Amino acid sequence: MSKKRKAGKRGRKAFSLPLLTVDSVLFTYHEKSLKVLLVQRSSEPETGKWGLPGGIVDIETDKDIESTALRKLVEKTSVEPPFFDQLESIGNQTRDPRGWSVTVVYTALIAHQNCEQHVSTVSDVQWFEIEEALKMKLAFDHRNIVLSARERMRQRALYSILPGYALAEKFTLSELQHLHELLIGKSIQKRSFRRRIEQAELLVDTGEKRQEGGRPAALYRLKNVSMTHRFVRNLEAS
Amino acid sequence: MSKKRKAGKRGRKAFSLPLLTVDSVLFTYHEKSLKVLLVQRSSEPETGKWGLPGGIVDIETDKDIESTALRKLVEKTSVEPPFFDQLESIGNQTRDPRGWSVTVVYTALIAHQNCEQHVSTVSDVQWFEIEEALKMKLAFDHRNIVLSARERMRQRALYSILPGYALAEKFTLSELQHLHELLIGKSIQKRSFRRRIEQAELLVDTGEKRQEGGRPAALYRLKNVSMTHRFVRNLEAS
DNA sequence: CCAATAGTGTCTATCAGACATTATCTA
DNA sequence: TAGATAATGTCTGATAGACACTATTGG
Repeated sequence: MSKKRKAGKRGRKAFSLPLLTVDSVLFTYHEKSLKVLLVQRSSEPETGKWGLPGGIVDIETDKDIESTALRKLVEKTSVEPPFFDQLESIGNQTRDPRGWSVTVVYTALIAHQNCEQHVSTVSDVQWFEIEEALKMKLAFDHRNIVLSARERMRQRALYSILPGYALAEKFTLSELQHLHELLIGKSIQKRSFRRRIEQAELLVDTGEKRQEGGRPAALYRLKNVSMTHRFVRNLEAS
Repeated sequence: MSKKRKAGKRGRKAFSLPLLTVDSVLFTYHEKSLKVLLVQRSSEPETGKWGLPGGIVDIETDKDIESTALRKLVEKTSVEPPFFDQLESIGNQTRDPRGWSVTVVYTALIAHQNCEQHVSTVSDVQWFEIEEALKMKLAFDHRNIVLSARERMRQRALYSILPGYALAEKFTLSELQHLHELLIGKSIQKRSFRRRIEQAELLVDTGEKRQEGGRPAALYRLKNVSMTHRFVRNLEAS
């Protein structure tokens, strides 16, 4: 049971510790497609490959792992995402060529326009359409991480309107529905989608309209409850 | 961006690394109550306090963090739980007096009888009724972790029969329902509970009966699909 | 007028809640 | 017989699916 750890005040030396990193899967919706933010690695290992924004926890300056992940994300986009939460942690001997390493992964959502100004000015940070990203040879096990994050978002699209945080502050119901359809992977009945949102009172009608080829669409804003609301009954998965 | 990390082959020295531990919240159902396994700490820090079974990742022998958590759990109970999955990770400067530390937390379920033989022989490992455990002064931030794990199980009780893994191999529907009621915190309509389980074909009727004061109850066994099945419609939360 | 997009009316099917009723055991 | 626990019958209400319909814009 207590075989090794004798260590006093700072027993770090008794054990060889794994490398600890954080990674974030930041999604957005833009031009009718779901995109994920990737960063081209400039340092060892896996130099040159595209991977998730993240990095090593700095215990001198970071107060917790969430701060680390946010800090790394802000370095790449210059803004804090309105939605950000922990997905999973992956730790093993083989995922990093440097040896045993653990990464704590976060999922985040942001409006495309809210970080495009910064992203578009640098060449090593870029949005990729999700299917395209999954076809790439990503660094480390980042492809699997993106898959997990998408699956989590897919589930959420079935029982919440959390994906709305990937849209601009004001958005149309058609935009929100299409994003859900992308995540779920099938079309949704317009009536069902709108009915449940209206009944749960999750959105605020801004009164404004936006036109795009047909009848102008009402613009809505997320209420704060949208972050936590779960419908009792899900949309059908398949 | 890439300010520090210069490190070569084994760049561990460039950064001061946080302590990495795992902890498990193991639940069971026994004598009509929900119990959690706690361990009395025999080593520094927090010696003497009760806390979650867990420990430091040993990168020499563990192939991944899940193995570490399972290994630690088996050390305390001598058996592997039939359900085991990751809950969350917590990492900050203040949770451990030794300094910056990260713990990867798992939730597990096991039948009480399947580990009672070992648990009852040692004095530093013990089942506590959950409410009682939450009133205790647990080590580190373990009380908060138990709260998170319970909340996760509560959600699962609403949309699955996963809690069934905390029961013996053969169990009655009344037992399963009562466990769900403990998790959800309110009573469930018997008809609703049974109907949905029957329709989804999640259980196997063993043909055996068990009697306890009234009409004998049929004994069921979990099908493997019970691990992953999610009802489209949840039970009502409140 | 037509094309395109937004939004509504309304019927049906499913399934959880509620609660009464029947079934099977012991004492 | 009564008491206890298990199991079922059946009605109601809520809500998602399906799909036709109306509404509002531009050309």
